[in-house]
Parts: sequence; C-alpha cells; structure tokens
Amino acid sequence: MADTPSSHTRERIVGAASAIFADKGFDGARVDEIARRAGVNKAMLYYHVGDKQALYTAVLTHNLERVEEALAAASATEGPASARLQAVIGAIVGIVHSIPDHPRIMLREIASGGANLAPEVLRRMLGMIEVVGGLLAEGREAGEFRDTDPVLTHLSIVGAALFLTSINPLRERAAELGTALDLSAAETDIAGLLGDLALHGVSAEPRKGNEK
Amino acid sequence: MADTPSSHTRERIVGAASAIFADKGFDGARVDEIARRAGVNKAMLYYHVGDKQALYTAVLTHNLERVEEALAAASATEGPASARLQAVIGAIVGIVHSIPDHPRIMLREIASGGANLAPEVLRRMLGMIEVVGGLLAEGREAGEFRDTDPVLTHLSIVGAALFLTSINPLRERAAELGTALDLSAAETDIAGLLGDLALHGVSAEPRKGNEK
DNA sequence: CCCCCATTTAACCAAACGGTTAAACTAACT
DNA sequence: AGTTAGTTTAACCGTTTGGTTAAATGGGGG
Repeated sequence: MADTPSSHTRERIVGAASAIFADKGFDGARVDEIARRAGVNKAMLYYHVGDKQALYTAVLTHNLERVEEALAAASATEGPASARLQAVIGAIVGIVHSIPDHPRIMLREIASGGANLAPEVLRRMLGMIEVVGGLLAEGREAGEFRDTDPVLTHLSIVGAALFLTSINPLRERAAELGTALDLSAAETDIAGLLGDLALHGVSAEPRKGNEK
Repeated sequence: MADTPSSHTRERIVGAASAIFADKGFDGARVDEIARRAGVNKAMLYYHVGDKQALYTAVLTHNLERVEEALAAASATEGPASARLQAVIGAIVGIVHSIPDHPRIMLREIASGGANLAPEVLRRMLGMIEVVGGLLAEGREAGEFRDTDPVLTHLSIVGAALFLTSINPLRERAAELGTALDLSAAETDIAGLLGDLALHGVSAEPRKGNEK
C-alpha cells in the first residue's frame, strides 16, 4: 500500500465505485458514471482495477476489511458478556454509519443470494457471523443469557442494523408524500434501541426499566 | 378482476415479473426474460401491463396487497397485546415465506432509497408501519410493554424478518465453500425466535424461560 | 359467410452499455 | 537529447437492451 500516485488514483476509483454501487446496485451502476465520479478516464478503471466485476469485488473487500477491524476491536473488550454484546452492537451500528455504502450493498447481496459475491468475499462475511454467536454462547454459559439460536440471533441483530440504517433516505421520499411519520433516526438512537432490545431479548434475568 | 383470458395472461406476466425482479432487481431484470418465463411474446407485456416501470409497480402492488390482508387479519385478533404481537410477527414471517419474492424486492428498495417506488406504493408501505407501532402503544398503556420507540421497533422486527428469510439462498453458496456454518432456517424457526426475542425485548416483566 | 375487434407474433430499431486500443503524454534516468 | 516505462486520453466497437410496429390470427355476432 505505498503512497504512490497510482495507488491514490486506485483509491479514488474504488471510493467512487463504492458510492455508485451502493446507489444503483451492480446492474444499475454505469461504468462511465463511476469514472466520471472518480474524475478519471474510463480506461483507467480497467488499467488500475479491472472490469466491472473486479471493481465490485475491490469495493466489497475494502469495505469488509473496515468492518472486520471494528468488530474485532469491539469484541476484544473486557467485562461481562452483556456489556460486550452492547459494545459489539454499538460497533456494528457505528461502522455501518461510518461506511453508509456498505449496508446498502449488503442488503442487495442478500436479496440476490450473493450472485455477485466472489468466494473470498463470501468467506469473509461468514467469518463475522461467528463473532456474535460466540459471544452469545459465552453469555449463556455464564448464565447471563437465555438459550437462543446464536446464528439466527446474530442475523437478526445485523439485519435490523442494516435495515434501520439504510432506510433513512426513504424518509425524504416519504416526506414528499406529506406523511406524518418520521422515519429518521440518529446513530445513537439506533444503537440504543438495538442494544436495549437485544439485551432484554436475550437476557436470562429481567433488567431494570427503560433506558430510552 | 374478471376471469377473462386477458386477465389470466396478465397474472402470468405479473407472476413471472415478480420472480425475475426478485432474482435480479429492477436494473438486472431483462424484459425478454420476463416474457420468456411468462411464456408470452414480449410485446404482450406492453400490451397487457405497460413498460418495465409499470411492470414493476404492478408486481409491488400485487404483493403488497397480500401482505396488507395478512397483516390486517393478524392484528385484528383478540387478547392481550403480547399475544397479538406474537400473532403479527407470525403473520409477517408467514406471508414473507409464502411470497418469497416480496422480501427480496423490498430489501433492494430499501437499499436504493425507494428509487423505483411509485408514490402510491410507498404510501402503502408507510401505512403498514403503524400496525406494529399501534400495537406497541397499546401494550405500553396496558403496562405489558416497556417504553420503546414504536417506529424503530417495528422496523427492527420487519428488517430482521426480511433479512432472515432472504438470507437462506446464501446457504447454498456458503456450502460450496465447505463452511461448517448452517444458515438455513425454517419458517417456524424464524417466527419462533423473532417472536421470542421481540417479546422479551419489549416486555415490562420477565417472562418464563426459554421457548426454544 | 364476412366483418370486427381483441389478441398475438416476428421483425425491427435507436440508444446505451461494457470493454478495447492505438496513440499521446510525463517524468525519471542515461 | 534520447530512451524507457508508467500513465492517461479520445475515439471506437460489437452486443445487448427496452421499446415499437405493421401484419397476422382467431373467434363471436350480424
């Protein structure tokens, strides 16, 4: 990862591709538009990264690396499983807010059954599922948590986080319709509710009242 | 909705379009492929329904009507709010399983910020958000539930349901990688966990142990 | 038997798309 | 100045795509 002008161009390209893929999806994204957004000639995409599929894989790999880092850091904290679960949920919500492209791309991949996922990328995703799962198992052995399915529980948390984060833009469209419903939610709101909900949902013992 | 041969053809077209849109998304879907799947000439799509956008709106409208029916039926049941919440969650999971195209299309719409949603369709979606919200408010007034944000709670449940249901096909791709992780989950598993999780997450009082 | 109208078909089209290429530019090194 | 290797550019190309159309089909009523 030398700081050459070439690698800088590559970063700009991958960054632009990430935004366009998040906005339009793999099939909806236009290679010309990615080039325009990156401020480079279209041929540069093929020179520095590769074809559209390679571009997509580069975006996924780049974004997933960030998620992995944040997740590893959060789950490595000390303390009871309940506190660590809160930390991990906070980290998931936080990272997903700091890379808003990522959840949108992921939602589409879930929808398509991973049609555009390179095997290496898919392997990375599966690895992360075990993080919350392991945490739940620990908490259960310590008597903190009830016996819930770890994989489904993890997926519920992640699914809700992706969903809640990505639905915000719909608020603008909803506002145009003059609806009274306010869909907006700040990062802290989402992390708070999800952590709260998950903790109560999973805990063996009742927790003290509302944290809202 | 007369049972004319024309309306029958229209149904086949909308059904085929639903499957293709779910599989490939709006941009990935090919009009010729929809026609082939429906077993009709491509021009028939334009004759009976309209252009690609009209086709998409027809699919959304058709699927959303089914969801609305099931949701209305489930929330109209009698009993305490907790039981009704379980019923609604069961209905959401159930309908989403019986129309598997729907959650996949919805996930993509969330990801794109509703780029392809006709205003009328968007209005329908917003209306349904209030169902769980109203239920939570009731339960809260009756002292059954804690004070959680109704909109975010609803979206969490729906998001988790869509996500859990749609992630199943990824299991096949994951299996090709030889991973030990089993992502598959039956409808009853999902409904059970989600209902259990939500109830514990929302309840004011501790519930009796595991239901798994 | 013929006409009418809804339905269906095959052929067609312009635009948009992903991808390629030969030539031009740049700067470092000899 | 000349050479080389990395980078950038504009123009180009074959294919695919959503959409159209004129002609054909076919059955029910006069």
